[in-house]
Amino acid sequence: MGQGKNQYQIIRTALNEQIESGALKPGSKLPSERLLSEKFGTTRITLRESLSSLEADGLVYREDRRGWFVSPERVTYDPTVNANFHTMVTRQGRLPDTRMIHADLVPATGRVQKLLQLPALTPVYRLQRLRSVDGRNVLYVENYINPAYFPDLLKHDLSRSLSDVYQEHYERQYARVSFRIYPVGLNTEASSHLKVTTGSSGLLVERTNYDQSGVLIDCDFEYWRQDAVVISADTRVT
Amino acid sequence: MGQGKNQYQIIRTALNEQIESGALKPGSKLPSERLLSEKFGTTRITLRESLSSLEADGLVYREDRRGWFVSPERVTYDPTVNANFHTMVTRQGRLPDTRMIHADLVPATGRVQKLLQLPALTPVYRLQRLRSVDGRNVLYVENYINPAYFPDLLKHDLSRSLSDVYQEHYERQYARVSFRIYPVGLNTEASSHLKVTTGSSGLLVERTNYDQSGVLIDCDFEYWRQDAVVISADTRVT
DNA sequence: TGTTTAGAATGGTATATACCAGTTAAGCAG
DNA sequence: CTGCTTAACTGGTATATACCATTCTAAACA
Repeated sequence: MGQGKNQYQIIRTALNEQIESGALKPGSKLPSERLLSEKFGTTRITLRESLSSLEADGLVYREDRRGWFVSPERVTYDPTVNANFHTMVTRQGRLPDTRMIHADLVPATGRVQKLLQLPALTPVYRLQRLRSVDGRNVLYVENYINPAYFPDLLKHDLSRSLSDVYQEHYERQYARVSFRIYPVGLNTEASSHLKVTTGSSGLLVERTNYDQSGVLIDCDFEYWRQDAVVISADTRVT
Repeated sequence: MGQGKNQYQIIRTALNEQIESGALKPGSKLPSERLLSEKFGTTRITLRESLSSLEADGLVYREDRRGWFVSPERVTYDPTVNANFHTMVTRQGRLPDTRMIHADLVPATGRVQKLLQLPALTPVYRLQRLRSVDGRNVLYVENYINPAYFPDLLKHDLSRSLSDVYQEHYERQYARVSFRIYPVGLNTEASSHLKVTTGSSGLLVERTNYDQSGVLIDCDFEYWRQDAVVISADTRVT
């Protein structure tokens, strides 16, 4: 346990202590790589080893070409407790926001078609949205929705929670959810929206959602910043 | 999407195609870094960028100082379906194994004390076990068990599932589970047992378990190889 | 005062090289 | 054939350097 003897681990430990002592506050920017490597008497490459190690632990994160920052506290995400992002984040004393990137109707293919159990090329609504906590983008979501159950969905305000729109205009609500969690490298799409380097690790939460009658109504792909979330659930064992 | 223009991404794509085409089979060893970097006309550092990227996606993995290997298919792990590793893995047509590393009685401290809601320094059983699938170590687990409910626990065979021992000798079974999933860098302990480089990313599943009477009986910390598992659950929304 | 723009700074990517530490296979002694 | 030692090989870590792409800053301008 603790400080290994390798140089990059020593530096890692030093930075770690700076963070835990509060000398570096959550959200604040670290000094530049060049300055840090000079201070620690090493090269940028080794310094970046240390930072990558801290990144893997979710203690720091980076924004593409902008620099390294101290990670804020993780948001707790419970996929089994009413699928409402805004309520969940607000309850934790944080400030949520959702930004609609794109909404359209596309033919179901590949994974979407399989998850929604539709004939090939059936048109489905696709929502691409970006969600932030305290001003930091943490989650890129793609929703795929069976239009049979939600005619004219795109006419409504989709910057809020989908579940609210479902309940208010269609009298449907999430009642059962099936989800799978993959540790992955973020793809180009997710990376660019989250402003992280392509391929940096993240968490993919793939969900399929059923309404109160057991009807499969939609699925979504949630690409989380790796350091932004802890998945939590409390369930009966079956 | 797809092949970016950077060299390491081009190499990444090339290796990826080799894997998907089946030219490199799951579990097989890749050529050495030096040989690969020569074949792709680049340096080891850049080649390692490509490999790390594939590693982040769980397509390849490495064993410390032994080399790079093609990742086998992920095991699906459902924390809500009867906590039995052997049954779960066997059902997926894979071969499970559990190896006991150490078992003892230690004072509850820190996170363990908090999770088990015990007075400080209360003695608890600690089990350290290593679990493999098809001969590959994928999971390092530490169990912490309240001895009040399981007197003389260490006298039984603990290379099998705990839940079996619980049921057979103590008439208790898992009935409710609370779990949290953190993407983390693996600590020294877990890394060494899983034979991965210290700090390489993994998944920490922290569980607290309750029996049929709602009594909090144990907690555990499961350190998974990042590429070895997909967490899956199906639950009612509450 | 607000906008444009050129230059500085920063992180991203890449080459070349070297030595260390653990693994593995070959060779040797018994 | 078995057990031990040794040497080659592999990945892990580290230094030094360079150029590119984007972001940021501050000066020049409207």
